[in-house]
Amino acid sequence: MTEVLKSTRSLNVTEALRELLLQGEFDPGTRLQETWLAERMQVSRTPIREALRVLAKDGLLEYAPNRGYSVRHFSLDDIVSAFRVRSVLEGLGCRLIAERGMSDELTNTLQATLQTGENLLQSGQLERGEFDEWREMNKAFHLAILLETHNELLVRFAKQSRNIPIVFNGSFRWYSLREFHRAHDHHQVIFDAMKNQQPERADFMMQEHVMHAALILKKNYKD
Amino acid sequence: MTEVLKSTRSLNVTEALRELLLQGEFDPGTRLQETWLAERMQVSRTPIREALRVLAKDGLLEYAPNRGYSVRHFSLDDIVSAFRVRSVLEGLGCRLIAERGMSDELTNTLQATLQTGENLLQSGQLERGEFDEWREMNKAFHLAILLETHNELLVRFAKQSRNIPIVFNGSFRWYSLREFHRAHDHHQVIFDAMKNQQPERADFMMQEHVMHAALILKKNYKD
DNA sequence: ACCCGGCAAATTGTATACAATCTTTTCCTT
DNA sequence: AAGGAAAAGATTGTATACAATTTGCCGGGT
Repeated sequence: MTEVLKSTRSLNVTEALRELLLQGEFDPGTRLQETWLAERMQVSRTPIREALRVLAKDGLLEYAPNRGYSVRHFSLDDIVSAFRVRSVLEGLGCRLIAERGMSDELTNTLQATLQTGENLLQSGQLERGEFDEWREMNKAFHLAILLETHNELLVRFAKQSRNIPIVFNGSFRWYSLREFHRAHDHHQVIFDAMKNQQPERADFMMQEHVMHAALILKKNYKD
Repeated sequence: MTEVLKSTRSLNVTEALRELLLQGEFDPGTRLQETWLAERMQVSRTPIREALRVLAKDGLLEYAPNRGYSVRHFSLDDIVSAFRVRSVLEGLGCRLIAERGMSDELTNTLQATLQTGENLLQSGQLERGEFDEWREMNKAFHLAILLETHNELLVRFAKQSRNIPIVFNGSFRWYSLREFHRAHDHHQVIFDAMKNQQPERADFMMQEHVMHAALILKKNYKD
C-alpha cells in the first residue's frame, strides 16, 4: 500500500552534493571537476552534470560555460540579505494565515511545537544534545506555517532562502539561554497574533523573529 | 575588447524551451518527450535533459522519476499567489532603497522611465503598437529598483516569480487607458516615496501596485 | 627575462550506446 | 468476457565515446 519512493542516481547525487555544500565540506572557490566528483560518488559524469546544473541554479555553485562549476562564496552581506528576504516571505505567510484564520490542524501542530519548546527550556541549559531537538521544533514551527498558506511559490522561496551554508542548520550554537527564551517568546506571540487574526502583528513579529536570528549570526560570524 | 558571449547548446535549448513555455506554446499537461524535443530542437537528448531538469526546478514543468516531464498547469490561484509573493518582494526592494536613499543613477533611470510613461499616456490611446514600449518601460522601472537593492536573492526571486505563462508578458492587453494612468500614478508615488525616504509608504504602494495588476488579471483571465 | 605561438594535456560539451523502468499488447486462464 | 501474467515496445536513466574548448607547457624570437 505504501507508495515506493522512486529515485534516480541523478537525484541522489544532487541531494548528497547539496548536503556536502551546506555542511561546508568544500571551501568557497573550489573548482568541482566532473570526473573527480564522478569518481568520488561512484557514478558516471552524466548524473554529476545534472546535479551541478541544479545546484548552480540554486545559487550554491557558480558556473561558466566550458569552464565548469566552483563553490560559491557567501559574504556576511549575502547571508543577511537572504535573511531579510526570508523575513518578508515568512512574514507574509503569517499575515495570510492571520487574515483567513487558523485551521484546527495548524493550531494543534503549533501548540505542540510550543509545548516542545517550553519543555526544552524547562529542562535546563539546552546543551549540545538538545540543539537537534530545538532545531527540529523550530523547523516544524516555521514549516507548518508556510505549508498552511497553500502558496507554493512562497514555500519554495522560503525554503530556498535557507539553502545557504552556515545558515542551513540554524546557528543555534551561538544562542545563549536568554536567546532561546526570546525565540520562544517570538513563537508564542506569532501564534497568538495568528490565532486572534491580527495579520499586521503576526507579519511584523515574524519579521522581527527572523531578523533577530540574522542579528545573532551577524554578531558571531567572522568572515 | 567586447567580451564574447559564450554559450552552449544546453543553455540555448533551456532558454528557447522556456520561451516556448512562457508563450504558452504547449498545453498544460502535455508530456514532453526527450526524443521528440531533441528532434524538434535538432540536438541530442543530452542538452534536452539538462534543460528539462532546470525548467522543472523553475516550476514550469512537472517531473516524475522514470516518467519524464510534463507541462505544468497554473490555476488562477497559483498566479494570484505568485503575484502576492512578488508584491512583498518588490515592496521590500522599495523599502530598502527608501531607507538608504536613492543613488543619483537610480533617480535618473527612474525619472527617465516616468517620462517615457508620461509620453506614452499623452500620445493618445496606447494602441497595440505601444504595448511593447509600455512593457519595456515598466520592466525597466521594476528592474532598476530591484537591482539597486544589491540583494541578489531578492532579484532572483522577484524575476522567478514572473516566470509564469500569461504573466510573463505583462497582461497589458486588458488595460484600459484609465488603468494605464493608474499604473503610472503608482510609479510616480513609489518614486516619490523612495526619493523622500518613506520606506513604509514606498513598500505599501509597491505592494498595492503589484496586487492591482493581479486584480486586473483576475477579472479578465478565464480558466 | 618577457612575450607569444602553438602543441599537448586536461576538462567540459554533445552524441550515442546500452541498461533500467515503465507502458502497452498479447494471449492464456478462469 | 474479465483478469492478469508475460512478452514486446517505448521511454527514461546512465555510461561511455567522441568533439570542442580551455589550460598548461615548451621553445623560439625579441
